[in-house]
Amino acid sequence: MAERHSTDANSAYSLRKQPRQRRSIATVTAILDAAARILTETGYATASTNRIAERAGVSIGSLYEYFPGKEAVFGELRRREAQKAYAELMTRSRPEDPRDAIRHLVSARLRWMRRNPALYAALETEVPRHAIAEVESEIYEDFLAVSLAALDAYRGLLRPKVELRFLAEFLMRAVSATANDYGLRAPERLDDPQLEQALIEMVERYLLNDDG
Amino acid sequence: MAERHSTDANSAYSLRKQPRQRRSIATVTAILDAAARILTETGYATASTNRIAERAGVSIGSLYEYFPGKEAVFGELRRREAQKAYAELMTRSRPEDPRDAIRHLVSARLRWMRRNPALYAALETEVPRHAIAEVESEIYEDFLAVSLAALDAYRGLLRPKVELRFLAEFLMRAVSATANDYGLRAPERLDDPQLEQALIEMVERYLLNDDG
DNA sequence: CTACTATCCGTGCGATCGCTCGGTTTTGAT
DNA sequence: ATCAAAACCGAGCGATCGCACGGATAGTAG
Repeated sequence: MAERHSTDANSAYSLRKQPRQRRSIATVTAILDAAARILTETGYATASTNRIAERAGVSIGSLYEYFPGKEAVFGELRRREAQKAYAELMTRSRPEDPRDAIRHLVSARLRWMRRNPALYAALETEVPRHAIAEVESEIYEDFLAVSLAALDAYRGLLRPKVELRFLAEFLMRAVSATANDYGLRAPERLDDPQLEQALIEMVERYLLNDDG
Repeated sequence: MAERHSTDANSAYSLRKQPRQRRSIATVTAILDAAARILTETGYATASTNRIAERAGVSIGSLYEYFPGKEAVFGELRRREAQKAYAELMTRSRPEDPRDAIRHLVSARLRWMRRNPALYAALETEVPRHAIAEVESEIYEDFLAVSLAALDAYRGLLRPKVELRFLAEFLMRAVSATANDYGLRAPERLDDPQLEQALIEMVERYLLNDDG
């Protein structure tokens, strides 16, 4: 992931203090796990701080030691999931062929959504926007940079006569939003190879010239 | 819109009873307007039934005369917005050229999102899914039918060798989800003509052969 | 061991929530 | 003018919410 962003930790959506000992690190992850499970099982409306703490096996007091409020729990959950996705994306090296690069990026996005569609759908569609907007804009820049770098590497081969930055954002949003939509409203179709093939073809044919 | 769906009105997300007099019709729409305004201004979490009734200028008792519960208010709001969108889409006749048809459908989707991005974004991302899932599946079939009919009309010209039904769903979701994503996270870009152009080109090049 | 800090605990407060209910007012048909 | 149906009203109930706080416990450094 890119270097730490300059936003200080005093936000209403970050950790109140860093857990230092093994015990407290386990407490924080137990809280986040419980929050994720309640969110996917019965929805944000039922995810009260009391219930989260109970499900995590810690007291409500401990929850507020580390989180300044309810929404911070989900902000941090979103942050960690995005970091994991970014880390996984970065483990693979960029291919030589632009078609392979497209396939690689689209495939990674779908694979990530398949990992836990219910969780990502719920994060996208039930958690109040302002609780995760800050996190999303942090993460957004990192993923946009990846998209932009990929386009720039093959810039001579691109068909559309548009600013690279617009192109990078457009394709990132289109692919990501489509993956989200299938994950949210038709999760069983995520496994259909036709879907991955269609997304890849759509990006390829939009982006590249017809020759070869 | 297609004929009334068979689901009876006894759902937890429909109206409890139909308003009959002018007065009560105005009451119901005032409630829905207030709900929409609170939702876009301060979010679902602040949209309590008491606040909605107060903002609508009616008593809390009146709200529960017509809505079986809080979520039904947002279910009905979603239903009416979708019906308006569908009605607007249907006012225009289908063009002869497939490229014009694509342009027409994509353009209509973006135009609709531009109408009130904050509202649609909030409906998509803060209202509990089960409150609008039922409505969405009602509406989904209608829009899918439009997409399918458009593809079927030009079926001989289509490049991808895939079931028409898959294709119709895929393109509908891709276009719609992308429009939603821009409306939600970058609403100011909705007015960029590059966006509309890119979406149209992407669908065209995926769908049609390269010749002329 | 001592002193200090980090961590954990859970009672319970004040606020607000969704919603019910019994009663009043308005409307439209006769 | 009469009256039943339709619409409206708002005090308030039981439940739950987010969260503060004061004290108990476990880990760490010297």
